[in-house]
Amino acid sequence: MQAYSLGDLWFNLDLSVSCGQTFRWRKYDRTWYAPSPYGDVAVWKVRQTGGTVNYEGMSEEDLVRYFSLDHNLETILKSIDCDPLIHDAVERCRGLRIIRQDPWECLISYICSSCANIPSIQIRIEKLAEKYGTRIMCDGKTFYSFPRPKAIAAAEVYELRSCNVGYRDTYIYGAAEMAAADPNWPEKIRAMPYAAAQRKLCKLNGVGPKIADCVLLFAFEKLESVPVDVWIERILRTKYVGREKKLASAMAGAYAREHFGIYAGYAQAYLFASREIISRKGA
DNA sequence: GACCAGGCAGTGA
DNA sequence: TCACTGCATGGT
Repeated sequence: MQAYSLGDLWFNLDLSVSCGQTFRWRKYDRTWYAPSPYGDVAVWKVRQTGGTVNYEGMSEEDLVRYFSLDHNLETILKSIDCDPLIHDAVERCRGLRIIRQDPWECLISYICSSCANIPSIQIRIEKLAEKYGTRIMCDGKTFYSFPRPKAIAAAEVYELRSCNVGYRDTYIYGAAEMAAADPNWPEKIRAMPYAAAQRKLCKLNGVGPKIADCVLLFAFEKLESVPVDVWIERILRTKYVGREKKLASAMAGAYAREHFGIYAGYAQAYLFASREIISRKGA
């Protein structure tokens, strides 16, 4: 494995790959494995020992890009650290970085995420990859690349059901048709400001504000994007806004951007990673 | 078996 | 704009 020295960069590999922003990493011994998220048929291996990251199957450029090692995390965390609750989350999760995912994989992953817990999401994505991806062996272990849009668009909608995706089958199929017909869709989204990009993604059937925000944050580096799921809504409502009635998604996101600033998406990631501890402290 | 989970679309008021 | 409902599935 090759070595990358972090120097004084804050980075927590374990937390970054296991906090629920991405779904395909598996840990064997002390090494994390994932099929390459950037479309090639390869397996990435990454291990962190203190200030050194060892990697294999990927380039140093991939490593820096994927794990956003070029983000100035110190500046970002100082910027969002504006109240006791987020301060605790920052202290607890320091080194968590928002990963730069592949837009297509990220879109399908979060379409699979609706009304599900993280293990269920992982099962669906693995089944889709097993059925429509390419098999890759690495260190005696079997992986499957994430299926390309054409592979899913060429399937019949009902076939997707065997991947346990349930009612999301038509949503996945529709997204695959869009991506297969317009391979440049990520560049178009990337070029848009946040609000316009969110509106554009929400035109896809099965994609609402929450899923659009996840894709914008985790694949398009729109760091002001705040995905409001049941956990974040609960935290914002009970710990910040202080009201009984459920917060509308748009209101919750706007509140978070107002409170945490331009890196509100990072604040969301740190609060989400701390969600169970925050919830245990009582409403 | 009930309840909940990184939601969304459709409907009706 | 808001409240409500149905939608598949897996974990607790």
